[in-house]
Amino acid sequence: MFDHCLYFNTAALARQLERSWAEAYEPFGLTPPQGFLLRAVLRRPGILQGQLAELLAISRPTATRALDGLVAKKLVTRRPSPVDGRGVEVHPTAGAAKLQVPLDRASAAVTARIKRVIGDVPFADVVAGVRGVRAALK
Amino acid sequence: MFDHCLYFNTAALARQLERSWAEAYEPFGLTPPQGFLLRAVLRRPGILQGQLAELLAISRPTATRALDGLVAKKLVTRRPSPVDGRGVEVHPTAGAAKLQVPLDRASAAVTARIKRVIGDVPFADVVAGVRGVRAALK
DNA sequence: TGAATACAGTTGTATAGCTAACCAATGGAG
DNA sequence: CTCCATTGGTTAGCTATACAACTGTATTCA
Repeated sequence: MFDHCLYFNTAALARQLERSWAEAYEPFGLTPPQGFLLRAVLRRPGILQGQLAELLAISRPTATRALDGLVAKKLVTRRPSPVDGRGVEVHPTAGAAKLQVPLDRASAAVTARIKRVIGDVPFADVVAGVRGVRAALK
Repeated sequence: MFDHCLYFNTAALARQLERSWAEAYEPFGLTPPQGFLLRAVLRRPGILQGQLAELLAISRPTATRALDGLVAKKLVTRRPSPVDGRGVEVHPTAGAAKLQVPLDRASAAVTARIKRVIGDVPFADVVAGVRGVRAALK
């Protein structure tokens, strides 16, 4: 019924994909948003919360809450920025560092499986298309 | 950082698009999910809840809750199916019927605006691509 | 025909996301 | 210097979504 609606199809696909990612991150005790957040922190230790929100394209309140979850799981720590008392740096813990490789491996496996189903080229085309729309609407 | 991730880009785009739709439906006092649900009911009066969930690609609990909202706004009514005591038919109210044309007009306007920004062909390509992935992963 | 199974919807509970409003630190402009 | 506007983060409150478990109605078949 809404076959030609960009929003409808995009939102539906996002929900559908979330299941695959949830399965992949479940062994780590992480939800997909938590997993992506943690991966970002692992790649940029000390990143400021606001930059994290920007990077993940979520609002700052959402970043606050998601980080609360990772702090509770002892995977990241908050530290006031030494250069600006308002900013808060986010650092991975030692425990989180041990997850980096397996987490990235699990992530690569999800992508590989989806690519196998829909084909490498269509996958890349859709990603590029979606990213293009995001950029154009920004 | 997650530039090549289908899930990340798709979810981010869905959130971004939701804002446009929220703006468009705000004059009707409807959120985007409510608006789409109502449009579906208007086009198929008497549709069963389960069929609605399927059509909108949401779970049945989500459909239940979303319909609760529309019932509270007096836009739809529930009626036990005469042919199967388990099923529940959903009917638009007279008030909802008056919204059908303006709602569809507002919806067309959103799509038109987005198409104007990104171009008709890229729009159609991305929609087709996203729908293709949805179908392939189903 | 009665018990077991299946099915449609609802309820309970949890996560993620948003906006608006708030607090605290910064940093200019007078 | 002092005030005020700006900025980074948090809190409050709401919606959407899912899964698991429950309720009540059909259906099947022994």
